[in-house]
Parts: sequence; structure tokens; C-alpha cells
Amino acid sequence: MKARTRFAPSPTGYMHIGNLRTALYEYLIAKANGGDFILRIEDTDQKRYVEGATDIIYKTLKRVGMNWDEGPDIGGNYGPYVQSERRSIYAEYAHKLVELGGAHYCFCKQKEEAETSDDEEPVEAHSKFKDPCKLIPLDEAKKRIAAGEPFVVRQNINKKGTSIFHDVVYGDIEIDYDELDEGVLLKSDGLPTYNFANVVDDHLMEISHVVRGNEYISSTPKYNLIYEAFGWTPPVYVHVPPVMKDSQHKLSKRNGDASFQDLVAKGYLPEAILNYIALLGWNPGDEREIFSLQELEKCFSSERLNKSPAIFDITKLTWMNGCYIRNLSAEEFHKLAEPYYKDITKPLNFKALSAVLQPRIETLAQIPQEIDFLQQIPDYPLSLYENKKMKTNPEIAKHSLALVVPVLQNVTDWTNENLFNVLKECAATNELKNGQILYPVRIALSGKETTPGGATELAVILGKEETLNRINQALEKL
RNA sequence: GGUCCCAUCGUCUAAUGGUUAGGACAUCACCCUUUCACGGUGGCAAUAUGGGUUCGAGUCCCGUUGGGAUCACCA
Repeated sequence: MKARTRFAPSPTGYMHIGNLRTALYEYLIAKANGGDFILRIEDTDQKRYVEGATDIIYKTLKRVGMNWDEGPDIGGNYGPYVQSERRSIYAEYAHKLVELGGAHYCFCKQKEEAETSDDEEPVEAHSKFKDPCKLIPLDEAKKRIAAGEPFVVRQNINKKGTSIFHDVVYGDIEIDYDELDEGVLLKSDGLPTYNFANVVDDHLMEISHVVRGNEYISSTPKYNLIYEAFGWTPPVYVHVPPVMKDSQHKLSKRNGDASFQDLVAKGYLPEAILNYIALLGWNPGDEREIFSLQELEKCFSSERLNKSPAIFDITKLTWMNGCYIRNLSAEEFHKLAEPYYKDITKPLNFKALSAVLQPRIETLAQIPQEIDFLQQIPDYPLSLYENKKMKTNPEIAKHSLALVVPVLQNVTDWTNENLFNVLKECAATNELKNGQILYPVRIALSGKETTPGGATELAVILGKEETLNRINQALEKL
């Protein structure tokens, strides 16, 4: 049987890395056996709704290539795919569940009111089978509802003993029914809680595998009770451990941790981010680490999912991003790098610049600091010309640069290879070490101790005119 | 606090009860080299702890410690 999985985010803001990883695993479970991946928006909490959040969800999934087979924007046979549009469905099933004995109507005070009153807390009473509303005969409850009294539908936990369920990641889990709360299923605003909407939707949409954070483990028996009351079959559960910021804290937007779009803005490639998070809690069983989404589809197995939390390590992501950057074709890289050249108004050889940058950077955001000297040469101290290994100092530099100027003026084939040969020749004929020519030239062209590319590469990027300008400038300075 | 879950290098992780406990990132050293990178070679580095079971335990069992989760008209 083909798997059907769903990604069911609530539109509360940015795309968390942890959520994206959950979506990835859901997508992969579906695609690993040719199944369908469904997108469902869980917007039953109107207080938390953020305008534009669904758009971010769409864009992110599309950007990483996780295309959904059914969803709010493209429809499908199990719609609607937005929970707020399914309101009547939940109400119908909630009332049905009451009839089936799986829930009851409750007229108790709302939580906020209860907290402000100084009497004892009715909230506590609910958790231990003491809800007075359970004793209200169904007929009477219905009359009160008909009379317009506000109500919620609350789950019945009548079972005793232990509940056992199987989880793909954690194995068999036992939880005592006494630990379960009789939680609200349908709120007084008529909208369902997650606890209820999920069960109803997952069943109606024929979801086969439910992937979610392991914080839901302890409430899973409650969901199973609802499935049971309706006579439905529960899905296969895949609870995944959280993605951590450090050993103590989850990665979370609230703590200001990076979201997917933050990382993209910091110069990380979506493909690299996806690849990295796939490995946060999963491994292929061999030593491969670089995977495209298509490759993951082929080798993913939920059996290899890890039980323990994984710390998000930006350093390793950065390394992996560097791998992806180096694997880009020169054209692809140039296209991605170009926006970062926007502050340079000089007519440089930008293709050559990209070529020199590509093997040297790990994130696109590193570009500006690498190329800051191109627009304008910084004010640098003459001591930069001092270099033991290159056997050079300001005096030698002055001598070398003076020799180089007429040589370069005669060069017509302004390529790295030719320039390198010409300068080496210049060194040889003047009985100088290569470094004694090349090092000063590089400093003269950049004013920096370290640069992306060597002297001749910089010369190609700057062009003949600017190169000679900068060398002459240096000579004056010396 | 009750309950549930987790525990291998600093980090991500591998290891049918039998391996010199493997790989990757980071780090260090060296090589390559027109600086810096890239690339290459090598080094450092882990089974939280105490008991069992077993000829043999990272692996199975129990305790301890540490960490996380959950106990909402949030998801």
C-alpha cells in the first residue's frame, strides 16, 4: 500500500528548521514508495494566525523541491486542506463522538475565568475524571446547547490500565490511562483543538503515516482513544526527536534562532540546508553525506531515524554549503554571486572574479568582505610589503614594481596564464625570486595581506588600466 | 513533582553480543602553492556511572546521574 503523509504546519510565522525537517521526513516516507505528500494548513487558533505565513510555507517547500500532491492551492480529493474551512466537519464529528460515548459536553467556566476567581480550580478537576458535566444527562446537555449556552466538547477517558502503542522510532510505548487528561476537543468558538482536528483530518484524508515531534508521544494514547471510539484505524506513528540549539534548548524562532529564510539570507543554498537537516537524526547506513532530494527519495528509510535529539551545528552546515558552492557550474555560481557585486561600480572582469571566489567561500554572504578592496584600494601601511617567506620588503617592492610597469604595458594578452608567465620571466631576467615580483604586485593591487586569488588573477579581474594605475599609485607611495 | 523518553569523540553519527570502537565537521601538523583558499596526507579525540547476565557487553537487564518532553478552549 502506498503511503500518504501530510505536512500540517500552523501558519504562525517563519519556517522553522525543525518543521522543515519534519516535512522532509514526511515527504520522503511518501516518496520512498511512490506515495502522496499532502499539505494541510492548521489554522484553528485564530489568535496565532500570521498574515503571509502560508505563503512562506508554500515558497519554502517549493524552493527545496518538496512538491505536494494535494494542498490548499492545488486541491485534491480530500479537501478542503485548510482547517478553518473544515469547521462544520469537526462539529459534526464532535457531536457524533459524544453520541458514541467518546466525549461529553462541558459547560464549565473558561480557563481564564477560572484563573481569576479565587475559588479552587475547575481546571484541575477536569484532569482527574471529576468533570461535573460528565454527570449531566445527554438530553439536558442538548437542551442547554439549544438554549444557546456556551459549551465545549471534552474527551472521555474511561479506560483503566495501560495503553500500548507502537512507534517506528521509539518502539513500543506504554502509558497509563490515568495520566491522560480529558482535554477539550471542540472549543467554545466551534473550532477544534489540534487533538481533535488532527485525528479527524488524518482519518478523512487517509493519512497512513503521522510524523511529528516527540512531544506528542505522551498524548498519543488520547488520539488512539478517539480513533477507537469512531472505529477507525490509527496511522503508523513516527515520532521524531527535536532539533536542538544546544544540549538544553530546542532550536526555536522565539529564541531568535535561524529559520530557513534566515539561513538563505545568510548565503546558504537551499539544497545544502535540506541536505544538512536530513542528516540531523537520520543516516543512510553508509558513509555518504551529500544528497540531493532525489537521492534521498531513493535511499531514505524511516528505520534509520534516530531517537535522540540532534544539535544544529552551523559549522558543519557551512562546510556542506561550501561543497555545494564548489559543485556549482561556473555559470550557476556567477549568477548567484552577482547580486553581491552590486556595490562595485568599476568595470571589472566579474566572470574572473567569480571564478576566483568560487573555491574560496563557503557562504555567499562572505563575498563582500572578500572583495571590498576592488572598488577602492584601502589605505594600507608600507609594512605590508615586508614578507620573509617571499623575501621581500618595501625597498625590493619598489624596485620590482618599477620593473613590472613597462612589462605589463606591453602585454596585450591579458589572461592569467600569460600574465603569470610574463611576470615569472621578468623575475628571471632580473635575477629575482618569483615571490619578489608577485607578492609586491599583489599588495599593490589589493592593499591587503590576504586576497582571493594571486597577483595575476587580481590583475585579470581589475583589467589592464586599473592594474597599472594601482601599481603606479603604489610606486608613488613607496 | 507524577508520567514518558533519551545518553558513543567538542558536534552529526556508524558498529547481527566478538572491530585496533569506523566516518564526517571542527581542531592541530605536514604537503601542494604567486598570498588566502581548494585539494591531499597524518595526528588529537568517545561508549556518563555503578551493578548484573554472558566465555565475551557500546550493544541485553537493574540502579544512579545527567538531559529533554508532557501535565492549555497552543499546536
